[in-house]
Amino acid sequence: MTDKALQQLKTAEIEKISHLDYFNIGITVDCVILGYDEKELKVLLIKSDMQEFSGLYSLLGDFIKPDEDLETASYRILKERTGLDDVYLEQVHTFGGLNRHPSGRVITIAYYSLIDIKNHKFQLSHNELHWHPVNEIRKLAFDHKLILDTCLNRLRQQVMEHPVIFNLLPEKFSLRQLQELYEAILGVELDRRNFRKKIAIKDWLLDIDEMENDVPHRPGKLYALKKQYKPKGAKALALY
Amino acid sequence: MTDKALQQLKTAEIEKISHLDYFNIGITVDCVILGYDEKELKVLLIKSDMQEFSGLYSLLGDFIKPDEDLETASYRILKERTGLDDVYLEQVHTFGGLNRHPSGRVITIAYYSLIDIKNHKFQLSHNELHWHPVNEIRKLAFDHKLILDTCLNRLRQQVMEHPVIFNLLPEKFSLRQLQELYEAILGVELDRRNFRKKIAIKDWLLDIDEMENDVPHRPGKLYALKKQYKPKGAKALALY
DNA sequence: TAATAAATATGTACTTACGACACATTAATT
DNA sequence: AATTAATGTGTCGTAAGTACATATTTATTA
Repeated sequence: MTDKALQQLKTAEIEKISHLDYFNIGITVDCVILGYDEKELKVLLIKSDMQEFSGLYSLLGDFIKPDEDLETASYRILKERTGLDDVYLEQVHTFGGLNRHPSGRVITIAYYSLIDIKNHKFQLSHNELHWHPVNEIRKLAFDHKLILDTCLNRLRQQVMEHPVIFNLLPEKFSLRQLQELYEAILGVELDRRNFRKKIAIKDWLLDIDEMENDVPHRPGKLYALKKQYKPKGAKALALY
Repeated sequence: MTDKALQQLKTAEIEKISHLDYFNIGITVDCVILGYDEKELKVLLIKSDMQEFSGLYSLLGDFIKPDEDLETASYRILKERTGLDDVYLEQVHTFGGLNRHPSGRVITIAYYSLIDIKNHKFQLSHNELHWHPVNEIRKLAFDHKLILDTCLNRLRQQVMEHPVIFNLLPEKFSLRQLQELYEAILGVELDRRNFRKKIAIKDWLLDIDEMENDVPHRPGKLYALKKQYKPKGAKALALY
């Protein structure tokens, strides 16, 4: 076989692909996995393995497989990295800039997830995987800082309307903990007394039953999210 | 060259692509182009040219080109189909189900756009392109009904917080027209008097200056959106 | 153990927003 | 000129948002 024949064949193959509008575009899913610990909102990052971004961290992502849809891919990533599969996950935005990725055109669909760091059921998959306080992040690999910020903005919207925030807390928590979490996410200080009232109004938020008073982190009653609002799984949000 | 050699070469070519995680996945952009006319919210649809969906309509979409980003692609579609390029356009959601498209895997990023049908600057590009009242749409090609509904839900959210709705109206309009538009989008009836107050509170909405009373469709003053809130172009939303 | 400090639980008053509804005014119709 | 239909404006009760005060409980410390 001559070089020319080889070239022709290659060209034909590529043309066939091009003709079908199948371009060489990679599709990835990036997950902004958020947790809450020590009064700080944190995001799970991995050391970038690309030379161009040595020293920088990046979000957890992967190319989607030909036989999995977007949700499946994002759940797979979450499962692979944290061991968790029963958590809140929501698509936020798709980033398709031309030069996002140094080795070629890659379009990424961004999801975010909220998990309780203290939950001992999950295990990080990788030594290079660490929690970073979102407020201290200045730069990330690729356009991941933009993706992170976009997801944080979406979270700030959601938090006012839906009980997604409880995914970040253990099952039982004090009002103080909840308020501090809101303050961390929204970046504002809230009045204790008014916060209590506002949260009470959103009756979907709290179960203010008396509970056994076992080992509270701080003085005060403990609370829990009402069962009917349990925000577990991907479909949780759609219900409200 | 034997068939076997040919097959090997093809396999090698495909493997090379696979190895780079460049799968045969098509990327499209679908635009939900909404207009408002005769007290109805309408969407621009085209007769599907696929046999599988003969008789059905579909949204306006196209494969993205290798050298254009997502926004560029959606603006190109809008420009090609309507002649307009100075309009509101927002990404809503990305649909990546496995069997959305009969001829292969296609992931689509959905955008929506709001345009004033009465604006005489735009021209439909195609005979098979028509406005359809959204309330009368029962079925569309592909998963386009789902995409349409998703965009409508997003619009209903946006409408309460941002002055995007004014893209659907001519520059001058009466309060009655505006109220009818809200009613059409939200699917509810509103009280005239309360609507006036609610709209007045959102001072970003209206310019309640006295204007020349030239040929109003109905009795009553005419209004316009304040200039600083003029929702022209893609970046309009981000400002608020 | 009792006093003190710190955090929590609850309450009051004022302002603003919302929803139901009444009445007056203007423009088109007859 | 009278009628009709639409618009412009106002009131009131209820609910929610905000600022701020006081009492109770828990933890600390003398």
